[in-house]
Amino acid sequence: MLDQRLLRDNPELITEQLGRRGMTLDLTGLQLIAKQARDLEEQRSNLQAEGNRIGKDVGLKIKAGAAANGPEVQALRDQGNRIKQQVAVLEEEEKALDAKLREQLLTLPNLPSPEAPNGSSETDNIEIKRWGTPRVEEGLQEHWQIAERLGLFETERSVRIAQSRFVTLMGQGARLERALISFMLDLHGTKGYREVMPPILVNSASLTGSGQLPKFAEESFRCAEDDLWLTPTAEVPVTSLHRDEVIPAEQLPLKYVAYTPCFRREAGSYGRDTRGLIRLHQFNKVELYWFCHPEHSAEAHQQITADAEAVLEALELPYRKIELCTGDMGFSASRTYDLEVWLPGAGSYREISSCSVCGDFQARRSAIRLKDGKATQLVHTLNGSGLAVGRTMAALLETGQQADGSVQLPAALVPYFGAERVTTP
RNA sequence: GGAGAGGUGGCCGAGUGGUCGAAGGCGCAGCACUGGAAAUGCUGUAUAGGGGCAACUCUAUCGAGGGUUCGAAUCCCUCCCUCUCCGCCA
Repeated sequence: MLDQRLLRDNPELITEQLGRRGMTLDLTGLQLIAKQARDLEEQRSNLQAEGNRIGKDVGLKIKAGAAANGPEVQALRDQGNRIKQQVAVLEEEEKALDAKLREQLLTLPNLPSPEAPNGSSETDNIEIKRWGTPRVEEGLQEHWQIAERLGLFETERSVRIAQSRFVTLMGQGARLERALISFMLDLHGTKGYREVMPPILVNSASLTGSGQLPKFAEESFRCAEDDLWLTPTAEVPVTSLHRDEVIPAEQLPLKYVAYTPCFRREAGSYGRDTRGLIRLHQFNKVELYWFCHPEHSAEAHQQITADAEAVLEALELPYRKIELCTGDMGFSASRTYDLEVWLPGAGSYREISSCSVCGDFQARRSAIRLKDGKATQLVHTLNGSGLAVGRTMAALLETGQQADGSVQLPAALVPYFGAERVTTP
């Protein structure tokens, strides 16, 4: 959420910066609401002050010996009642305006960082670097072909269990997924991340706090009777881990790594990535998350991205790092790097991690502050996938595929998987 | 699911209608004392919003929401959460 003071003092900045995201908006209506709400607050609080004075007077008069039912006290009572009625009216208007203001502010995305490159779509993203040598050969198979041959997961039977876009990992596939999760958690653990296993059903306040609600309700699965939703990403519960808290500055940064299943409706992606592990309603992800001091968030963004890159490098998976342009960034982000892994079978780079700094955007929605000596201020939050597990498996299968049909695994994974290769069962 | 107890400031804990944002203690910070420290003493120490250059000031907040009252931490209603016991369950 954007700062209401910014709306008041510098609305041009908002229109200008959100313009970089390709939005054209007219804030005059919103500004008017903000001004009215402020005026009402002033009137109301002045009236309340008067009411408080009267209340005290009554007490004092009675204590001084005035009859509790005498005319003097009765006059004050009447006056108090009149004020009470006026306050009630103002309060109602004020509440309505505040709700409207908040509701509208919640739909505005974060302002892009000055560093974020301008652009309107993914074609304007900027490649920052490439790591590793992509495997390019004729006749390489895609991961779902390999997986089918090796019996790593069931797709058709998963439709029986649930729906399309679900898989059931089987045998070495299930084991590999588990190995990857443990490997990633351990790796990040050595870098000062504290492991978290949060609830994966979250309430509306949590989704609002990280920015998924109110705008993206159609992307999440909901348990309607309980005000609970299936998390689309661990970012949601981890943000709310510290919702409504004031964190002592010396405890920052707080660095968390969370493994969770993630659930997404993938509305509007009919026919895209229908085979394999790339786009599922349920997938596993290891997520990195930082709460940090505003002064350090820029360097933290470099660090969290480097921590995600380290996973790809340890797994010997060639990738490229791109910076998203303003038109392609997510709702809560002010600046984002995507990591794209090379899929030799598909012959293309594919997003496997997205590392964003959100500034105080989520912190304001979630009321997460820091206390530095006397002053409290909003913290900055960052998140990054470290990594999307299913896509990592896809990359490993395509990268390690051998002429004999087996899949060679990177050395780092062997102790976790318990074998050097995935083979025909 | 049934029965009971309870939710007050960073923490503990007092407060059952009147100047209570809230005694006292702990913790923390500053100052004094000291060669330095401990101990001791003094002072300060919540959050959000509004006004003011500032000193400061106004409003709200004692789990949440509503009600009674001139006035609510205190009385009434609804909800949420925590704890204990019983049942059930992985």
